[in-house]
Amino acid sequence: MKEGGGGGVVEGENWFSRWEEDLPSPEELMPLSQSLITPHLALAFDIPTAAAANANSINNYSSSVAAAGSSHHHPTATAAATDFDDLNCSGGGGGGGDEPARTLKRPRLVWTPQLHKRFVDAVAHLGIKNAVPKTIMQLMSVDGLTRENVASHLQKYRLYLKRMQGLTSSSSSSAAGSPADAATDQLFASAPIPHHFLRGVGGVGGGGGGAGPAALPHEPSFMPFVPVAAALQHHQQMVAAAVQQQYHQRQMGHFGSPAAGFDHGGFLARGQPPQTGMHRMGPPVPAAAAASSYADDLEEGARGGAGGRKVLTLFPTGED
DNA sequence: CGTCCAATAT
DNA sequence: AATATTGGAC
Repeated sequence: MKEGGGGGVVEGENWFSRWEEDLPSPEELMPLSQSLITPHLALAFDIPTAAAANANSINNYSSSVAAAGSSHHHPTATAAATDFDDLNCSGGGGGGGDEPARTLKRPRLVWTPQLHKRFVDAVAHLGIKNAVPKTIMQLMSVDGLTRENVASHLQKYRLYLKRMQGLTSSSSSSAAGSPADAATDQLFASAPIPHHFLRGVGGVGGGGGGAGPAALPHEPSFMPFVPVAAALQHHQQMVAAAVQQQYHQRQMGHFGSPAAGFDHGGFLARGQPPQTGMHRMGPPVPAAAAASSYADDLEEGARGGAGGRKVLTLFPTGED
């Protein structure tokens, strides 16, 4: 295997078929300033690490929770974590008493353009009325993705849509009042906005609805119902999820994929070069998600070195 | 109860 | 700024 080392340039249509070859050695992944400590250690608690080292360790999350609607997370108080087997990597010796750090928090999910694309497709195909976190999550079929993750992203996405509504005409969709907005919206800009997304988000009415501002007076019949679920289960199982580790934080981990052909979660780390694009990484996109037939992704470069952000990306199975 | 949503915190 | 977490409403 050849490893360019610096590269990070992923190319080829089906780069994922050889993603593991691209995996840099662990040492390569770690920028010089970071020290490694045992996974458990780092994960178990917040390590003060006053000493200087930001301990970064990688752990595996098995996500059994995500899709299973029946699963319950503990709503109560502090720990909402879905703990799971830690990656007890040491095959030889260790055995024993490892403690699965309970009360562990998941690493921050990073919404990659691909993930977002999946998100948008799901919403689009669901129709606004059914596009609620739980449903979206299920349709996305991304392993390890939680309802909370989706909810949070959805909230932001709605804000984005509203912002867009305010802007009529004038330049292309990228028109932004302030530079800040432009920067902010890059992620969202990477995905086409399905026609009827404008105005009309918010009150869903069914099932929970909370204090929605105002529901739609009437409900336009757009898309019937697409049994997308079935299709999704079939095909698309490769969406990239990413985990970000704040240099500041001491918790870390990565989503694992328990099923499918890969038994080891793969991860690819490093900031993304501005232009190094991965091309066409999206799955074949079967009929199910075919709504948007645009060329997709565009990667955004990491900005400023201020926060040396390491991004781990890996590929969940997508089991539901 | 479970979920949604908006607000708030990190 | 981008996510996570919390709290109130159904």
